[in-house]
Amino acid sequence: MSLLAINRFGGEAVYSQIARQLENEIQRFYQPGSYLPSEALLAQRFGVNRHTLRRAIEELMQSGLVERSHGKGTRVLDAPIDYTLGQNTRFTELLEAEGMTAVTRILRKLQIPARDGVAKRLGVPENTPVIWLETLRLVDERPYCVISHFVPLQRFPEMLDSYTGGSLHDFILSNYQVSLRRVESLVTATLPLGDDAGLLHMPQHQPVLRVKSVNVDVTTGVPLEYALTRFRADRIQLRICP
Amino acid sequence: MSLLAINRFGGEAVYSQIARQLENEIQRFYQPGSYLPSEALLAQRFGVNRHTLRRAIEELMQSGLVERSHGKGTRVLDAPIDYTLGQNTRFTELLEAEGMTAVTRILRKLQIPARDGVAKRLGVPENTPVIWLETLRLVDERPYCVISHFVPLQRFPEMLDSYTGGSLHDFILSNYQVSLRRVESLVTATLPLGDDAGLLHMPQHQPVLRVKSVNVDVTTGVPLEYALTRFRADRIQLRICP
DNA sequence: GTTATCGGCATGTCTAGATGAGTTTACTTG
DNA sequence: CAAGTAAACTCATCTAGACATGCCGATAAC
Repeated sequence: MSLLAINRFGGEAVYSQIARQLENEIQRFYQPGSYLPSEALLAQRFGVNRHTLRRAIEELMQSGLVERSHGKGTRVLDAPIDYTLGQNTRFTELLEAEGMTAVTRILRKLQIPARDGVAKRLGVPENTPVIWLETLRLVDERPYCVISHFVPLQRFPEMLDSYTGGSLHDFILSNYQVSLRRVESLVTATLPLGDDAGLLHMPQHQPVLRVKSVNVDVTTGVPLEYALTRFRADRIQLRICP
Repeated sequence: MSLLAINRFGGEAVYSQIARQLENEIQRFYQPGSYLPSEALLAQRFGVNRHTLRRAIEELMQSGLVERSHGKGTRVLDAPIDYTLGQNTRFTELLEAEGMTAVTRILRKLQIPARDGVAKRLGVPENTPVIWLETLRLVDERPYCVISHFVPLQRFPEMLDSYTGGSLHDFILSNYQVSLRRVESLVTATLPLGDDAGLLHMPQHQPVLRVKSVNVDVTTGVPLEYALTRFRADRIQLRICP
């Protein structure tokens, strides 16, 4: 274990040094899901007041490393998930490969006319009816992303009624015998809009990664799904391999 | 002016009530850029301890409403920009486009020992001397991204003195006859840290895209550069074509 | 066996005060 | 008048202590 020397005169705030030290220890010695020692204990160990220690832990919470719960303790969170963007990478598979369970919750299922962005990306005329499917994905009970899917209604007429959860791509594959392939992704970041912060259980001031992607029929190349995904930026890391 | 009644027994935290009250007053009576009364004054006005009032102001900072500066005061910020989808998507740029007509300004050029993250990605032992090059890129006078480059000192001994700007990859190519190839990128988003907000001329509460990338010698596959880029998220959109 | 209660321990909130450090203002001095 | 300096004002950090509130397991009552 490295020295836990807190330098009180070096200019750097004590709580900041403690935060760094704790971050280090967490990444080395703690399993996700395990609990930190209590604030009182940690304060004693570092030789600081409990308030100072709490300030340090607040830093760790900001960076999404730990989570406090009243009466229980401070829990170490999972490391951000590595999401490899490729042609066939699918969220569900990716997580199940890591031994995590992904749950998809349907938030909205509507028929709407395609506006410019959606119409353009799906390659259909404006006002063509499309299905707007809004889903929330959770991994081990914790929300990871909100996705707005847009698919042409004509192509998947029964989806409005019969899709009730699970992998959308699997649903399309088994009901329509069509495989999808990702052709392009646009990535940017914003602060969460609308209900996203609430749905993702995150503060309004922390950013989300927005990924726009178009999926085409793997055989014909026709665009069949346009998806706009908002990931909690502190829980996801996109890996791009050229 | 509305009543400023703080209910100390209603279950809601005092700081939270004050935050709400202040938010209300700010939106009604304060111009962006103006300063709030000092913490001591506000604490007196609400009849609470200064720490409690500071906690309330922290809430306001979290929601990006105000900004504190040491010694000056607490300033009301501009209303958050409404991110309309597609408004800024004209800035679409390829991540690969290194040779843009961008101006590169060198912020720092130092020799440091490689710490764990840098050492691991460059495949060198810890504390190996590396060059830490911090650059700011501007397009049309507007700051675009800040990049921290790390290259092994031993491999590029003269770079500390002779690199004075322009494309780093071109510099390496013409001085060392080595072409670089990007092997992987990790993308996430955070709020700007350190001086980044100031350098990028953006508010603290708007996110940056962080891209970690490793560049290797195109012939040998040896990692030669590790770069951590922070893009203004409102000016960039990464396009990923699998 | 099941339920209720209670105590110990965790985090959450609030107060009080001291000191440090950056910024601005006003005054003093040359 | 100008420059330098000191005071006053700002936020920043740290300490100390008190009490509230939520969680959980152990024990007691049913």
